[in-house]
Amino acid sequence: MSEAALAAPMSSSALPATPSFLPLYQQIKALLMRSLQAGEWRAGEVIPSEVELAARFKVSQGTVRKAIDELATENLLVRRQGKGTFVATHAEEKIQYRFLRLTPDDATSAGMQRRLLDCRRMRAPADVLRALEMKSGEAVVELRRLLLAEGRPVVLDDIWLHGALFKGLSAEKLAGYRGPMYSLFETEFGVRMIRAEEKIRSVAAGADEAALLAVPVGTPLLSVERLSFTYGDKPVELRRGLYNTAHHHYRNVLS
Amino acid sequence: MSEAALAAPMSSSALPATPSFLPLYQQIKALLMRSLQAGEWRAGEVIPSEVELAARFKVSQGTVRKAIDELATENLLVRRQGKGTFVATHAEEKIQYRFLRLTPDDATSAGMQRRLLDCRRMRAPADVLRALEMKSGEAVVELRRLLLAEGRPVVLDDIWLHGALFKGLSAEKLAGYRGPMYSLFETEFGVRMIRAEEKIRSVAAGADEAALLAVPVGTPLLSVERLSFTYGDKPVELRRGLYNTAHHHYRNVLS
DNA sequence: AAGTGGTCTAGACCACCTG
DNA sequence: AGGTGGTCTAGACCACTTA
Repeated sequence: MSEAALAAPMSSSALPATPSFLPLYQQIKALLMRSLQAGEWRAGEVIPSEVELAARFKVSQGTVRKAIDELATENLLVRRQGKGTFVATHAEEKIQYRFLRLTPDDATSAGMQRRLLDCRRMRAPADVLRALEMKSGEAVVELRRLLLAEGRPVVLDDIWLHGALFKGLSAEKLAGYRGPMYSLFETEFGVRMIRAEEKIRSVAAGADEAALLAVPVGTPLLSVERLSFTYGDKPVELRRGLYNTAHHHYRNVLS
Repeated sequence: MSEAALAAPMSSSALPATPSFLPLYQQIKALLMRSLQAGEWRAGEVIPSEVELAARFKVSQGTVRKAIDELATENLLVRRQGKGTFVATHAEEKIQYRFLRLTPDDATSAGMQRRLLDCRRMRAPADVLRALEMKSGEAVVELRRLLLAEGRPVVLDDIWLHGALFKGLSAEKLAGYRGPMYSLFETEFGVRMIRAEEKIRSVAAGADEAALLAVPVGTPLLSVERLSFTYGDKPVELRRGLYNTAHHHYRNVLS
């Protein structure tokens, strides 16, 4: 297909009209992303091999490879030599709590326990509505939960989920699930969090929060507001966390 | 050089004995990194073209390209189509304050003013010594400064610099310099910060800090401890910042 | 042995920048 | 026009995994 493709990349047959005039590998990347979004392959599954994809898209293996490279560095895919390329998942034992940057000061590290405090369906408050880009009147699922380290509460999370995408989410379902919440979201609702933005500030504990975190009122807490996105940069979760940083810290790497 | 290289990559002539048995492009990458560290090309300068490097190292352009790709994604190099590949610098107008993640809540954004409060040379305190991997008794330069947004103090930084690397750093030199501190470090001392780790917690303002930041004692502040590294993962700067997050927040992106 | 991703090459052409 | 990085191809071989 060389000459045709070079003259007018992605021109006539074989491929749907993506924006075009993008580099070939970008178009392949977009097509792969679309397949991921459409659920053609599920979280944790293998995707077709590079040569197979090259044949499907009628391009060389190197071009497919470059597309997959980018998706891998964006953590949408995971390469495993000799085995294949897999759809990234939050369920991986090793990479659990991918989005939680809180670390114990002395790296005893023993994982955290969860305690669900509240779970209800409701009309979205105005600010949540705006953050999740929802239409006025639409429903959200509201959660409140604690994370505990060695029995002591460290994180208080208030969570709002796009209602339409999380139909049937209940306290029972959450309680009966081992492993990270984002993993449940993948398997039960087919919603995969691929990116998030956090805004962090320092605040004083109010009465409620102080009681739940077992600290005096006015204790300085880390306020972490997280907006999480699925495919297509669609925001689907807003989370307001209060972290007790007496024996933990939020770690970050700059480069 | 094809057959020889394939049989025993980086074998005899032309190339110093790097670890070897690493992929060729990783060896090239290491060599480029060494040249950067040695100061063969300075911050902001062009490095030789891909074809030239390919000739020097006796490998194909594609291999050099892959090495440069990695260095570019690690922000050590910057590619500019048609012009060449450049050594990354903190002086770039656009990418100024690369390591400062503080953002105004309403994106008025006007850059921040600096005010140097203190600058002295001293024996390193124990914790600073340990963080900078220095020998007991070695000297550090200690700085204290404020960052102000629209005239109001927002950040109070205490900074310790590896003394041996920053000989001759003085209050005058700092005061008379426009542009980010890290840029001065590059041009005056040849020390380039390429990576940093931050530990963030929430603390209450003490008496001194409250006065300097013009907030009541006990105000919740963001404590940001940053350890910055040059080439070879050598730590050269420790920084303890206190951020007033009343009208600013620390932003972070997770992926 | 066969299949997968990973490395390396050589050569073509494109897009951008500078003299 | 000539140089630079950017894209794409085709084919060879390596390293790892599974059966």
